Amino acid sequence: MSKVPASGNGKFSGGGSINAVAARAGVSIATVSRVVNGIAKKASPATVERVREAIAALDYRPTSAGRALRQKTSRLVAVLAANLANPAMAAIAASAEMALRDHGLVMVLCDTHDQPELQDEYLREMLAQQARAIVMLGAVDSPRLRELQGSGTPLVFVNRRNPAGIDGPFVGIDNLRAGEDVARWALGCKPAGIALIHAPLSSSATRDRVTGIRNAFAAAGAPLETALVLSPAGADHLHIGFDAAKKLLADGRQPDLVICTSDLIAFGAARAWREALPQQPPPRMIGFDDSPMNAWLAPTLSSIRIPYEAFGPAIVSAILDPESPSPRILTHQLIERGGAAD
Amino acid sequence: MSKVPASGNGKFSGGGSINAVAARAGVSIATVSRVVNGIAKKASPATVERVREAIAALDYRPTSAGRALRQKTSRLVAVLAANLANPAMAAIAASAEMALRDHGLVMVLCDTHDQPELQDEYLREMLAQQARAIVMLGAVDSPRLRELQGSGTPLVFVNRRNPAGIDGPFVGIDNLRAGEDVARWALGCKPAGIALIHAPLSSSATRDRVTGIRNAFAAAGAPLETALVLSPAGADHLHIGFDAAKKLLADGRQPDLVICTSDLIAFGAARAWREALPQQPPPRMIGFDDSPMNAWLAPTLSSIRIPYEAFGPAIVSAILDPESPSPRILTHQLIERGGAAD
DNA sequence: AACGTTAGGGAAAACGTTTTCCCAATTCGG
DNA sequence: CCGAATTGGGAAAACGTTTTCCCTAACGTT
Repeated sequence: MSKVPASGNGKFSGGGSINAVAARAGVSIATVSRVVNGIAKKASPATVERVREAIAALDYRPTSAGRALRQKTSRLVAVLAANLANPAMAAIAASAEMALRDHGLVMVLCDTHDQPELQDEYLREMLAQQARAIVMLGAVDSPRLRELQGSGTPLVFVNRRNPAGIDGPFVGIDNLRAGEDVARWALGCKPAGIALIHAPLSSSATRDRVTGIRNAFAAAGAPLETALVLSPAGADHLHIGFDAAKKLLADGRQPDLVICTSDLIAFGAARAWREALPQQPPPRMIGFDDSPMNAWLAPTLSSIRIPYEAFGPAIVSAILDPESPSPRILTHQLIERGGAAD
Repeated sequence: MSKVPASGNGKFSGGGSINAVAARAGVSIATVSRVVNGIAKKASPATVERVREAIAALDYRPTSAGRALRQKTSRLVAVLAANLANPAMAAIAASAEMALRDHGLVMVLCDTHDQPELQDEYLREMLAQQARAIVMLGAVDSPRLRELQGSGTPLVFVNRRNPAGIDGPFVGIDNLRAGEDVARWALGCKPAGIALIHAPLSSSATRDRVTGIRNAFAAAGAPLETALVLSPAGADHLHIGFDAAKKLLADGRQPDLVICTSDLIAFGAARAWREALPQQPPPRMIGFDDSPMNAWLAPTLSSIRIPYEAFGPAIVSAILDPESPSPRILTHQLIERGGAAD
């Protein structure tokens, strides 16, 4: 049964450790490869067993460069995040990582800092790496992103839809509905004055949230003050919130409820309030994302919770079988916190 | 001058896009490779120019699989972080990423969740990827980590020293001194009662911090209550702090100053206090790390600031020239916040 | 004029896989 | 019992680089 392959060719274990495995199992490297890749119907159970044993004994794992070269695609999946300092993004990334790992894929996480040039640089590099797919966790418009459409590489947009016109697969919550939910909740609080602080409308997430909020206010015939300070481009949401709130206060407006289109904006606004009026309780606030830290650090901030844990599987499904009908629009939940307490 | 190479061999631009570049520039692929890699003294200025032009025109970038295969090492640098949800770790990772990029390296960020098995799994994968180096951003002891010593792959420990005995290059602050600084500051506050909440001593960072604190208290002849609740292994620092503070309160102890060995612990403790005694102001607190969010979200928490931005360059230097005397022990700074205010 | 040196650059091997093609042996259908 | 189909598995090509080895031409030195 165990017909040892030629192997008399002199150098049987040359270089590639797959050779060592093949030699030990008494088979050809082709067979080892097939066993590793689970190509059924090409090896008898006995052979598979011998190869498995050899693999285990030699602690063999195929070198990725070899496979990538041959298959013209690697097991790397690039995740380009707009801002890793945002705990919500970090949470999504963590979820994606686990889900990818479960499918034998490796996440490469990059921080584009919301800058088109940096994003392009990473896109380039990831193409050179023959990434299996690219996940844009908060994309910004950039030349290379547009080129990427149509190239074979699967492209998934998370949180923000494709900033270039053509839209690809999207994973995220229904921001329009979330906006409406927030607005309804705010109106339900019967506040004396409501202000809205939002980020630049360049991202679809912010745009949809704002639209949802406006729609609901319009439907209720309620007034809504908007504060948008044009912070320097690429500014942090923390600073956007801070600057906007400062302006609000400088204008003498004192809403008792503030809607922010992201938690980070709310944090910034809260700080502005704290610094301007240390003794007075800050207005009630609500944000979006409900980053995992909120429960610990922001006990008075209500928020729209996005289901982090669900992002990973959704992203993987979007990559692996783009046609699958599995849900990519995840359901959010309004988390109400800290009535008027401390 | 422009002696076109053979090229009459039929298929001049077969496959590798380097072939296309070579064809366009009228040189061999060897020359293209040399130009790309900046091998001086091997191509005339004119040739270099032609090749450059071709590269630009064709938007060529060498496929990493090819290089990795040939060179037996990739441009990937693995960063294995213990917990990405910790904004301080995320900040260090971001800093590392930028520094690596500046040197043509690509960061692969993984979250080990402080679990030895997961850490080993990633180590394995990264070896298969022929990572240029491995950065342990909070390592935990694991079998494969030990094996890795001595394998050629450079290994750098950040924040926590090598949990296995043999210690390799380390980047981080002087935790012993930081602990002493914190203790001295605490004593300087002249509080009525001081409590210490710390994480399990399995990490060198925590160990050193606690030792520093104890040393300083002993030197001052001051008493120090310690609260360590054995939270489930692998528990989040948030929960460790929460549980410990709960226990402290349950025991009827009410220190007016609490030292925590990490900010996350402090967040957890603060929550416990808030929930137990909503009307009463919480004790003064000090932590370690001063995650970037603190300035926004924890205006009353003093902390030891670690210089995130400095980590990236230090890590890169540790990888690229291990012998260089550039500083790997970075200087921390005590940030005092929110006297007894709000 | 002869000779060593150097600069410029090409041909080809090597890297570790996967996959196509092929072949031998066995099983199956009649 | 013969031909057809199937199963198990090997040989070798291909993937895109880098790098070694080699060669030629030009140059400088006596």
